[in-house]
Order: sequence, then C-alpha cells, then structure tokens
Amino acid sequence: MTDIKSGPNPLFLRTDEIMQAIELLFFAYRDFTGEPDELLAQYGFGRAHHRVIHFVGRHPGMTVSELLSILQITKQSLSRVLSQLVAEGFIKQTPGEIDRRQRLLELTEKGLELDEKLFNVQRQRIVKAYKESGAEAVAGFRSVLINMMEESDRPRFAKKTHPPSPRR
Amino acid sequence: MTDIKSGPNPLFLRTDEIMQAIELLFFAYRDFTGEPDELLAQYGFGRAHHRVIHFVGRHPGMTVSELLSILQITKQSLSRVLSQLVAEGFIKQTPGEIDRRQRLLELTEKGLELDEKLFNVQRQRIVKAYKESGAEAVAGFRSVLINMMEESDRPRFAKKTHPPSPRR
DNA sequence: GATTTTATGTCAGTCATGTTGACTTATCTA
DNA sequence: TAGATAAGTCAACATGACTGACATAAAATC
Repeated sequence: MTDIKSGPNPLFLRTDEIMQAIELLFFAYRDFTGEPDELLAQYGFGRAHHRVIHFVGRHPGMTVSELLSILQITKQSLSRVLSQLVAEGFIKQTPGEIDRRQRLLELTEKGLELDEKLFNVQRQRIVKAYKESGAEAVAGFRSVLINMMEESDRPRFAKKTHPPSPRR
Repeated sequence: MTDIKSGPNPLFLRTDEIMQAIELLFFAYRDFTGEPDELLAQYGFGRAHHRVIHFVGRHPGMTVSELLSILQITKQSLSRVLSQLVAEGFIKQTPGEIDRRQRLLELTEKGLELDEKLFNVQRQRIVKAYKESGAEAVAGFRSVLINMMEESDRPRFAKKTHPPSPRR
C-alpha cells in the first residue's frame, strides 16, 4: 500500500511533523505576502510587479534574460508587468554597451521609492519574527529554507561569497 | 527621508539579512510548490485543489465555512474547485446531523489516495531539508515561521496540544 | 559577406484562480 | 412567524501564468 512510513524515525520525521511543515509554509507565506499585496494594489500592481521590482532593485543593470531565469516565467508573462513598470516610470531600460541587444534594467527614483516602501512592510514582519525567535532560530530558519530550494539557487545565499556575480 | 535604518542593530537585523529572508521565502516556496503542481496537473487540478484536499484530509468532517475561513478566499472561488472535486469523486459531502444546512466534507478513497501522493512528494523535500539541517535548525525554522504568521493561526501549531484533531 | 543564433518584444488565445455583486434555497433560531 | 445563517449559483471581471507564431536588431559564426 502507499502508506506513509512513520516507523523508525529517530527524531523529527514523523508524519505530523511533516504535515506541520507544510501548513507552516502555507500560513507564513500567505501572511508574508498579504501586506505587500495590499500596498501594491494601491498602485494597480500585483505580486508579479513586486518580484520584478525586488530583483531589479537588488541587481541593478541586470538583463531581461537574467530576470527571466530568476523568476522562471515566460517572457510573455514578464512582458506584461515589465512593460507596465517601464511605461509608468518605475523601471528604466538602457541598451547594453557591450551587447546592444540587451536592455539593462534598473529602478528609477520612483521605482526605488516603491521598492523601499515594499521592503519596509516586509521588514517589519521579519524583524518581529526574528526578534521573537532569536538568533539561533534564525540560523535554523535559513538553513532549512536553503536546503528546501533547488540547489541551483543556493549559491545566492552563500555566507561570505556574495550572490553569483554582479551583472555580466 | 524614507531610509532604511541599518544603524544600531545588535545582531541580525541588517538590511541584507532581511533581504535574504525575503528571497529565501520566495525561492523555497517556489520549489516547495513546484513538484505537487506537476502531479496535480496530471489530474487537471491546480494548487487550489491541493489546498482543499490537504485541509479536508487533515480535518475530516469540517464544514464549508470552516474551510473558507482557513483558506481566506470567497465561497465563489472555493465553489469552483470544491464542486469539481466533488463531481469527480475526490470529496464527499454529507449533511450535518445536528445542523442539516451544513455540508460536512471528507475525502473519498480516491481523495485519500491523491492526498497521500501529494503528501509523499512534499514529504521527500521536507525530510531532505530537515535531515540536512538538523533538529535544532528545524526548531528554529518552526519558530520563525510561526512568529511570521498572523497570531490567529498560531494556535494550530501549539507544541503539545495536537492540531484540532488527528483521526482519519 | 552571408547566414545563423541570440536578446528582446509582440500578437493572439487559453487556463487557473482570485475578486465583487446579486440572488436562491434550505434550515435554524429568536 | 420572521429573520439570520449555511451553502450554492450566475455573471462579469482581473491577474498572472501558459503556448505558439512571428518580428527586429545585433552579435556570432561559417
């Protein structure tokens, strides 16, 4: 039968522990994204815009391709939100100097402002959770999440080594 | 100005630590939901169906109202996925004995099977992440996520008090 | 120099999942 | 009996994904 082993699990691999992890992620993520969503709605934006603003803010000068590979969506999906953000003056595109096919992305002043507003909303929730849990717990939180994601994205979170490489 | 304080933060509240938390959640959640999504697609279902199956599986006999308040979506949104799951024989509805207006929800055999398949997919990822991180890290992970969600949902994760009711 | 590949963008159509608003039916409660 | 509640339905709409086909400019290669 397709039974769930709940037998010889030394410590923390019981069925209900796993179940709890699933719900933990569901509720925490739901609430974590809830506040920014409200703020974004005031601009007529959604979560997709947030992700674009976030990653462009973090990696100014990144190309459209790089953004696509981080977000793992199609260029048609990205196009809608990105062109909206460009049209409304939150993101600026400049042709690459070396490769003039590329459009290097960066936030405008207006984009930086929204980025910061969004950041501050999320910052409060994280600071609260971190403070209430303590430094040791935070290390555990980081470790579990890093081990939960695909390996290809883990280098981004290396302790000393900064994220992959600025631009290209 | 709307500057982000990065001044007197004793331990772990630096801007880039917060930023890392944001990305950690994004990447881990994206990959955590990716595998179940693929499995669900084989049934013509989506993530919304998964959530319904999960919570009905965890709380057999729950009412539609209870499900709505957990999922925090409108009944019209729920209706679409729920009636699909009922029509295709994954969920069974029986009128409440005390209050005959209620439709008590539970998984059918077919529903239980899918529930288990979905669980097993997620279980593997979680077990791997937990094992690679260790018991202490897991405690930290739980603590941070609990403190990140709204207080109203925290009782669900109380230490000793089992979640509402196990059974099944 | 001509050809192919790459980076980006666009048009068109579809799907999944959320929303609001209005309304119905059955049943419980005051 | 009147009103509130649990559940469901119809309709219209928004967002953010998807596929497929095609266009343009620039770089890379033959």
